[in-house]
Amino acid sequence: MKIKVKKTNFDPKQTFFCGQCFRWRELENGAFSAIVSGKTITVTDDCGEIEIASEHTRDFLENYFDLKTDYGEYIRKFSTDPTLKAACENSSGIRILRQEPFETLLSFIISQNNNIPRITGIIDRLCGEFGKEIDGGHTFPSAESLRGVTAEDLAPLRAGFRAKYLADAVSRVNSGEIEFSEIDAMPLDKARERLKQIKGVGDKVADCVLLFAFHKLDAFPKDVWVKRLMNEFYPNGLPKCTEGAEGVAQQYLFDYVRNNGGLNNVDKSLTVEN
DNA sequence: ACCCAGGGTAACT
DNA sequence: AGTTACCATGGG
Repeated sequence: MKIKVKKTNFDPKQTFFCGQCFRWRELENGAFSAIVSGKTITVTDDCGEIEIASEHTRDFLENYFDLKTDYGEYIRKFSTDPTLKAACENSSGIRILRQEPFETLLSFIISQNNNIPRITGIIDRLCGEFGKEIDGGHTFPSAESLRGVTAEDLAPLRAGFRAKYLADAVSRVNSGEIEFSEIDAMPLDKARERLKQIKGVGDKVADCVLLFAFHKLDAFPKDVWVKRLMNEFYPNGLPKCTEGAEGVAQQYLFDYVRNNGGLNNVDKSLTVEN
């Protein structure tokens, strides 16, 4: 299956390297590639025309890339706030993907108190050790294929203290205590509390899973960068124009502060009252 | 040697 | 309810 899409509010590079996913790579020819849900997807950004090629169905790809959503709506609303407007101008090519819950859960458990290059390395080793080999790489291992793993089994990942958390997550998914279809159907607060039953999952990791896997756009993960930004610009919370799409705003802001060398280069004159 | 990284837990006030 | 040391590992 091949899909061609217009470039409006879809920048593959921004989307893949804004910190929501860890498996996408830029190839030497400038294309992007990842193994998603067991099959390779290749994306080429040819000066405005984006081509998505994969053995996945069209429905799968439209869902994964959220192609039926008009991000211009979010950008228009957010742009009534000066700081968010600046973030949109920098990062509006980001789309929030619909990733596999199990992969997203383990990835963001790994992310805690960690940096993106090392998170990527640990996930690479997880796939290499436990994933299925297919043409061009390894799949992300299924919960079933990890059934019974202990923290010691995961030692080759060099995940540190997070190994026991990963083992706990695998165990609870396989026992049925964590059932993704149930979580998907829950309102945000209940879904978050359910995920937090897993050891090593707190508010931030739970919200990342709810946003990046279940596409609950009202989830608002607050990492160290976003916390700093909130203290600086929004001490009383996000402005109303983000209502219902806090997660999208969060991702634009996160990318904006990180790709501008932190808060020092963000224009403080943009600060406004709510 | 020290600090930090898409945090969470347990043990304190 | 709100703070704080500690948790493994690797890069700056």
